[in-house]
Amino acid sequence: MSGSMGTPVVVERPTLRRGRPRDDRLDAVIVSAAVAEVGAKGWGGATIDGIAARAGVGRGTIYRRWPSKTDLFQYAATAVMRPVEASDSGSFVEDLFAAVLPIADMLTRPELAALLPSLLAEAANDPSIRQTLRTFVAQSRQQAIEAVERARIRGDIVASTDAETLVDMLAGALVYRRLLLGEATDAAAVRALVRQAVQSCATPTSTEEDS
Amino acid sequence: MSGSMGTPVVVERPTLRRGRPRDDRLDAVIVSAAVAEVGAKGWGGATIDGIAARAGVGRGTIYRRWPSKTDLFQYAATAVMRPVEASDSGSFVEDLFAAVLPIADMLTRPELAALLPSLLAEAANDPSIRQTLRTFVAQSRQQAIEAVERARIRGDIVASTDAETLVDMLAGALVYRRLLLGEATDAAAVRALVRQAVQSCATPTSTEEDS
Amino acid sequence: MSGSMGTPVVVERPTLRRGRPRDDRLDAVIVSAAVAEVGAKGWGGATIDGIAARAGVGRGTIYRRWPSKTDLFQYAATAVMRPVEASDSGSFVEDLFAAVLPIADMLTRPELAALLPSLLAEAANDPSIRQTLRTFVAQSRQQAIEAVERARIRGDIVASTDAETLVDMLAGALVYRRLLLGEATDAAAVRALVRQAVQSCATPTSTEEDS
Amino acid sequence: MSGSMGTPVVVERPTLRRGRPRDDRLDAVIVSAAVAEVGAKGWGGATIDGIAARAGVGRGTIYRRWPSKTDLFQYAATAVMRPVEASDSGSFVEDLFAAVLPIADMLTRPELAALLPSLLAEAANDPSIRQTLRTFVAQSRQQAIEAVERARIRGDIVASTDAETLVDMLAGALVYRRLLLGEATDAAAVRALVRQAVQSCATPTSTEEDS
DNA sequence: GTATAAACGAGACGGTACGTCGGGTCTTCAA
DNA sequence: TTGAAGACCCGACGTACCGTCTCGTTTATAC
Repeated sequence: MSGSMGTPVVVERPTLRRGRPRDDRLDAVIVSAAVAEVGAKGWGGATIDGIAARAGVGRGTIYRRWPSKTDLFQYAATAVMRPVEASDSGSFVEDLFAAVLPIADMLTRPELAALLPSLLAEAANDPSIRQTLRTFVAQSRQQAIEAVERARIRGDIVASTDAETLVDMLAGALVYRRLLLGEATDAAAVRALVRQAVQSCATPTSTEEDS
Repeated sequence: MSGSMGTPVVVERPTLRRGRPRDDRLDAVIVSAAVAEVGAKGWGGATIDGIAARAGVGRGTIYRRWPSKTDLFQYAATAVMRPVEASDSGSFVEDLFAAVLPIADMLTRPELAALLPSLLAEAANDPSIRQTLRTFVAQSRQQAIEAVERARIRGDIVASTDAETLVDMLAGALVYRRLLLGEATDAAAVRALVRQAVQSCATPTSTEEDS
Repeated sequence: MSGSMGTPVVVERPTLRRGRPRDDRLDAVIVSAAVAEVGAKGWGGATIDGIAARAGVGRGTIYRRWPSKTDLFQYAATAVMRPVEASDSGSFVEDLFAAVLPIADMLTRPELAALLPSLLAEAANDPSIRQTLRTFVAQSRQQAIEAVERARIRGDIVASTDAETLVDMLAGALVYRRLLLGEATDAAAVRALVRQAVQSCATPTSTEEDS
Repeated sequence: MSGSMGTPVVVERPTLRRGRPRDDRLDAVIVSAAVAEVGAKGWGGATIDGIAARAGVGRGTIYRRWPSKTDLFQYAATAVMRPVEASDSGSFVEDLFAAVLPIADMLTRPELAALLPSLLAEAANDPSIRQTLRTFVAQSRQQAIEAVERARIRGDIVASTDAETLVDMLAGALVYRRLLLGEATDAAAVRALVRQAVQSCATPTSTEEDS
């Protein structure tokens, strides 16, 4: 049911190869076909046959790479999720913005936007997918939380601020708009969101200094 | 693929009834069996046979009411979503709390928590389910937004506050925790969340008055 | 699975009746609808709903009279099978003709021609239907056999004649033509058949006397 | 509803084969499982699942070969019907015996004896099955008719003999005993039957020569 | 008359088989 | 050995039918 996340190809193979070599370009072709198929029909509606046809590939070629539909799904989701990189510019608002913007970007990119609902649904019942998702989310969330913590240490925000709550509100607003309202949030809107959020923890003197 | 949401029974029937009347109690029995089955196995893993067995009912009895698995799902989801009632206590924090708490409650109740991920996944590809979901979300959201607007009119919060953003952050934090982090938010945590959120729009004099 | 053959209505009812009396005309209506339905679609293809619709009757009205589809079938078959009456004219050929002609008639009448194949098929697996069929066939066959035996006693035919074989050939030819060749045999052809058959047992002097 | 009778596999396939070839041994396994199932429960009582289980095969493997239960039935019936080979020994009685015995054999073999009633019932409503059956019967019948005609040309039998009638009586007796009386006719009984039948057309001189 | 009780048309109900389709495995040929 | 094709086993889907069970309505007889 699972697969080792992060490894490009799930099934390990020996370096010494005999016979026809595997065509590595097919990996990407299959994954993007899978993403397209799932985007069009949902993971439930998507079929391996459909993905294979879309990729111009035989069913066996898919199963040779991923043991099951779920594994392919999991791998495809992993492929489109890229971890948020740490940003430490010294400016609280900028750091927070830098941590949150990639989330908004991912939610806007059509591949992940197409996969995310199915990914969440599968995660609810598949521990492996859940683990993958949780790990990724925790990493991204941690970047933002640390930015908040640094700001608190610097005294840029009030000490009573709960970093986790602040981050959950920011990331949550993006997810909520995407999943529940069906709306994307562009960079400008993200900036507005961050600005309003930081007011909840701004020190009296800091409220006017940043734009 | 769909059916008219909100109607108790999807298939419309004439008021003049001939023959044995449909046993309306079975509707609830089937829906709760469906919710239980989906909770246990996910919507993908749930089977009509399993639901029928759980409900002590024949498969035909289910298909007589809902033309397909998807329709039953849609109806079951609707059945567990209860609209948020307006609250106008005069206290901004209380009104906001009253508007947000039901969302947290729903996300905590096991039935909806089990259905929601699948519901979102289906909504992504089924316009009818999407419409149903959007309508419900918009209603709940509107209650909270209006509470914020009333507060602004009363001068309880700064005029520059964007009500939608505030509400999205609150609701979003709950959804984010539930779906992405897998955490429930209890009443106390909701209160803490609201308290921190209102600081982002508090007037200078209001920051100390409530604890 | 069975029912008491020969009784017009299978389920016995007390003479003292209260409530609305059963409408006896419906028996015939239903049976003829059943015959029509079976003729059109075969017993396997026929449905109780179809018969009920054809008869302008509710399904319960049928099941009140016959406990199952098989019982209705069995009853309908019985209704169209009328026993061959004995004939003892003193002429061997005439008696044989009188015994065989009704068989040809039945095989020609559309009702039985429609039911017979299904009847045989059901008889193969339903002991009750088999019993009904065998009894009727044995009775008809016995009439012909006795005509042959009387002729032997009178010395009209050679003593070595096997009556059963002779009768089986006659009746068999009719059945074979009907079931296997799809041909009906009219009265003239029956007469020709009998004439050829009696030659197999004719005494040397008897061959020319009958026309 | 039909398929081309006589072809081993109903669905035609191209000579250029790609992919895993169909396992031709399964055809026979399935057919014999079907015959066994039908023999045990009748065609109406037999189920595809039962046949599949008996054959140790998936349902799809059956449907890949025959589009419907009826088609499998038709094919199975064809498979057990083997045409009668011509016999021209010079002896009228022997030729006739040789032509009729295979019919008795088929009616005795349990496979066909089990299938025949259902086959006749289906033939009544399915033109394709009817055609198949009629063709086979006509072939067998023709062998016997030609034997009679040869005898007439040789002068072994009286010129007035109607070959068709004679054959219908012989074959009919066998069918009648099997279907209506439920009795098998063994080789000795067939010989007795033929002997009695030929007396109906024997020339005066020939009556004593054969025993 | 009026009450009783069964028959009737209609259709819901629990089952079960049908025929379809998809998942995941295995087996052929060609590259 | 890879890859395309497709057969294979399994099992769920949605349909249709069987035989049973209510409903509301009609229609006889009993009181």
